[in-house]
Amino acid sequence: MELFQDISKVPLSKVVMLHIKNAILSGQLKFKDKIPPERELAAGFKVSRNMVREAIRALEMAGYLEIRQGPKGGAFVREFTPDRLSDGFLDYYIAQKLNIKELNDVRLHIEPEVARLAAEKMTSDNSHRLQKVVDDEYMADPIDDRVTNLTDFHRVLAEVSGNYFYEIIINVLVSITKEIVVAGYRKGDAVVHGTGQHNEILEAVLGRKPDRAAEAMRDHLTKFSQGLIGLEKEYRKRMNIK
Amino acid sequence: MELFQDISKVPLSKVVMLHIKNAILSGQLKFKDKIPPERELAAGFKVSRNMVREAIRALEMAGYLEIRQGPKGGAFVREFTPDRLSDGFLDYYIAQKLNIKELNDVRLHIEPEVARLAAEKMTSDNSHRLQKVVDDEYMADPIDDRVTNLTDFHRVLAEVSGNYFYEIIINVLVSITKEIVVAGYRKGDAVVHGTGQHNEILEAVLGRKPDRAAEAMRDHLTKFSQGLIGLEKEYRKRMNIK
DNA sequence: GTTGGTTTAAGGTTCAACCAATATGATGAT
DNA sequence: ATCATCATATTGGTTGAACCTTAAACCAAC
Repeated sequence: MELFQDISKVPLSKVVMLHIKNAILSGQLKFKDKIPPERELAAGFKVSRNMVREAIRALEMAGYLEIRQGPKGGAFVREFTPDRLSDGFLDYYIAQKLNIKELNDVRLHIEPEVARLAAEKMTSDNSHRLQKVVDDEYMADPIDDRVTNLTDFHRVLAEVSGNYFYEIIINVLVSITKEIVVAGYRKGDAVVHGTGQHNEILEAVLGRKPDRAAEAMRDHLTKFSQGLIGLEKEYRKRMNIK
Repeated sequence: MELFQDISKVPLSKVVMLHIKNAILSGQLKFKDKIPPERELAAGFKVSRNMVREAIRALEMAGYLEIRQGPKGGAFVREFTPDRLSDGFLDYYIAQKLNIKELNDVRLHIEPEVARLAAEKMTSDNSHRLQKVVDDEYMADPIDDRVTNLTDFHRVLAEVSGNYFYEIIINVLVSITKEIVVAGYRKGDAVVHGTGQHNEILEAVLGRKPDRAAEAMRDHLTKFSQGLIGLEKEYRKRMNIK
């Protein structure tokens, strides 16, 4: 008989989680808003504090909430930022479901388009930001910050392109690249690419030359993609050893 | 003094979570493997069962684990599939950080390239699968299954392209599209696009004609992207009402 | 040999207590 | 008056123990 079927048991913590997440996605709870204290939520939902905590923890680990202790503490809604989805992809990379060749191919197809869009949409407002990022390339010393500075150019470019999806994708690609570069670095090594290599792209974008911007980006990527493949080998080796 | 600083309190449940996740990503735990029972883990890590549960719950909600109750039950490692990252993106869409215009633009840039790659890599092995997907378009009736069938073509094409990153991205794009189409559907409506619209692409891909495949995909997308913009308006309207 | 109970190994949920961090206001010394 | 210090209240962090629920496996009765 088909009747009386599939009373799927959804765990209470998941129900609570979905309620809270829904409040966030629907805009009832906004950035920086505080959700009620755990004890209150538990009372409200008529579940134990443990269930509430499991729900909140899951949302925290997924990046939706930020938790602070003490009075005036609690769980606060985090901002939606284009980099929040990068960690999931990074996990796929670490688990060897993705390799640098694939990522390079995708970057080579997408980033010239992003550069083109950026050149089309460039405004004087944005130009200062982009210029500043390139200027800052020369600063910053710990390898970590150094690479962040270099990758910021790509991020800001995606932002200027005006397409948030591209912004997310570029963040994903760039964050994996960063992981490889930073983890593969040994003191004294030359960093993957030096300063100044974004100059041509910058010029084309600021000059509102879409085709030239795309072409310059293609050149830039082609130039240092080769080095990444070597770094990946080093990276995988170390990961396996440890 | 800088020494003795930043004992950033990492919650125990997070520590446990990272341990388990690490075991998965590093391959110590593989697909279908079972992690030890909660009580055992608690004893092993010397933490309370609650902390273990928070860790496991978070991993379950993020898609890494599947939990079954009863003897022979427990938490099992889930397969890495290209669709697991789609939910995060969908949340961004629901939260109105992404709109259909942006997604259309990205699809129009990426999918022709995917079709091109598929045409290049096509083997007789894959051809059967792709052919079958197109044949099945005519079947399936609840709107939900129907749309799934139509979107499967795009998924399989991405699979054939041989680039897992594209597979993920296509899954993301297609799953958001599906959400809009299914949620926007009213009985009697014509489905966004009928059957047979993939035929030209299929032909070009099977015939190993990369350029023609890309072109056919571009046509296809252009044709029904307009309809999606209308559906999105409907979708947002309903979401706001509720 | 099918039905229906019993056992048992998991996860699911609750409760109550206590620890830890921190904002704020009270206290008290200068 | 001012500033350091301490007490207190609020909120999350953690523990432990108990009990419920699910479902596989075995067993007994028919």
